[in-house]
Amino acid sequence: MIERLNRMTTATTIDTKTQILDVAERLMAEKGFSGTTLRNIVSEASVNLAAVHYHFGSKEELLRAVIQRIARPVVVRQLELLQQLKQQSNSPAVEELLTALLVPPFELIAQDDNSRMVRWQFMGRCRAEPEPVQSIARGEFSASLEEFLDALQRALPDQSRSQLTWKLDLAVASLIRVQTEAGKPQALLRSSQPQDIQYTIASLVKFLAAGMRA
Amino acid sequence: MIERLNRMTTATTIDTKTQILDVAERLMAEKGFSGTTLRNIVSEASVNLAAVHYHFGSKEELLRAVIQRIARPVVVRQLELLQQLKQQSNSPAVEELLTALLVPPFELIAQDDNSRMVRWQFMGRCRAEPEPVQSIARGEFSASLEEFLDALQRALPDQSRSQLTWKLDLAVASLIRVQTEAGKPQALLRSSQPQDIQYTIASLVKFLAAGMRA
DNA sequence: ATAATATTCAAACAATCGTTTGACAACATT
DNA sequence: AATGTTGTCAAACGATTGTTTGAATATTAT
Repeated sequence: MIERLNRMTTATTIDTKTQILDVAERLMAEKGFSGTTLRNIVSEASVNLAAVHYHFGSKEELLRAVIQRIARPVVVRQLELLQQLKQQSNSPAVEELLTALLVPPFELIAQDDNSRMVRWQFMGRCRAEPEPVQSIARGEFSASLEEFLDALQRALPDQSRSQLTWKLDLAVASLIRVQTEAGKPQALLRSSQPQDIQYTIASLVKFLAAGMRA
Repeated sequence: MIERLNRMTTATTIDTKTQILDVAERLMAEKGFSGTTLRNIVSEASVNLAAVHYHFGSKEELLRAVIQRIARPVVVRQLELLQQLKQQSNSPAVEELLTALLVPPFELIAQDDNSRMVRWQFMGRCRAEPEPVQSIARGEFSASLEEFLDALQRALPDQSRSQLTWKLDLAVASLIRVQTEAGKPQALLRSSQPQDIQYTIASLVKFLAAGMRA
């Protein structure tokens, strides 16, 4: 089965599988899961219709693949940053924890330049979409949330576990709202330039940290 | 045209139009706009398929009717409460403003008992759905936001207009997140009982007000 | 080169979509 | 009672949906 040693045949031609993933991510970000048809995807991706079922099995499993490709590096990076904080101090401050939570999603935009805001819009949409989208997304993204909740509990021992749970949930909701609105005229984040991103993260952390302590 | 003097033929039989609106609201809350079919609606509503186009014209205009039925009383009530605050003081506090913003959506659950959480789920979904849902919902709901923004500016003169804009946007995002998660095990709002609702509003106001001032 | 595997392709599958039609029944007005 | 409006109904419209098939083509291994 060889397991794909060479992903590209040339420098410009992209894997069929990757091509499908890219287009599917963009279209589902724009028009939602049930609003995106397989024929829409294969048309813009310039691949055959049957290629979707050959590589992914079904529309739903294509969705899962798209979500996983986005979520996994984010979650890994979040846990990395959290681990770094724990090594520096056995009880990191709220601001530090929130920063470790927020930075990885925003790093997506720096590394992946051409698909810019699309990926965020997709992540935001996933949280509000009907089943099965919501369950899949929650399952892929929430791997790090439990650990952040534990760390938050140590930083804010006076607050109950259930309080911190919904506050962390609102923090993620705010993050996603900023992402989905990114680029629009009145949004907090208007460009993908590093200084804008840093300012956005700092503002968001300040806003959320105050609410967390309240 | 008579303009509907008697909405119901008996005490138990509901208007066909209302019946369609009720079922459409529930199904679109569960499965989204493009995930809900007209045949799904008319089946559960026990009305004929053609009745939808007779009463509403198209699927999209049915959606608009559903959104309007929810949004209008909420917006009216928000502006009412805001007006009351302005009469008491020429510069109401942040907490008072946020309360006036949040209370009307939560009042929906008290008056409309049988559809309970469904209406909230629908409102939350509207904000993340693809076009044309998002535009319609924004147009119907945002009528009160400009006025709240002005009042917030007076309460927090040190903050820039653009700051307050995205903070108010995050406040609404948090409200909607609480609504869509309502009833779930770890949610902030777990029941529709008055004291739970009051506690939820108070917690949310405290959380958001701190972030607003930060 | 030959065999074996991996991938692409056009075409069709049954099912379902939003919408339209025209006949029929219920109702109000004259 | 006759007329005109309003609402309901079954049936069909063409278009599109996700999925499957089997043959043709590339790619890799022997």
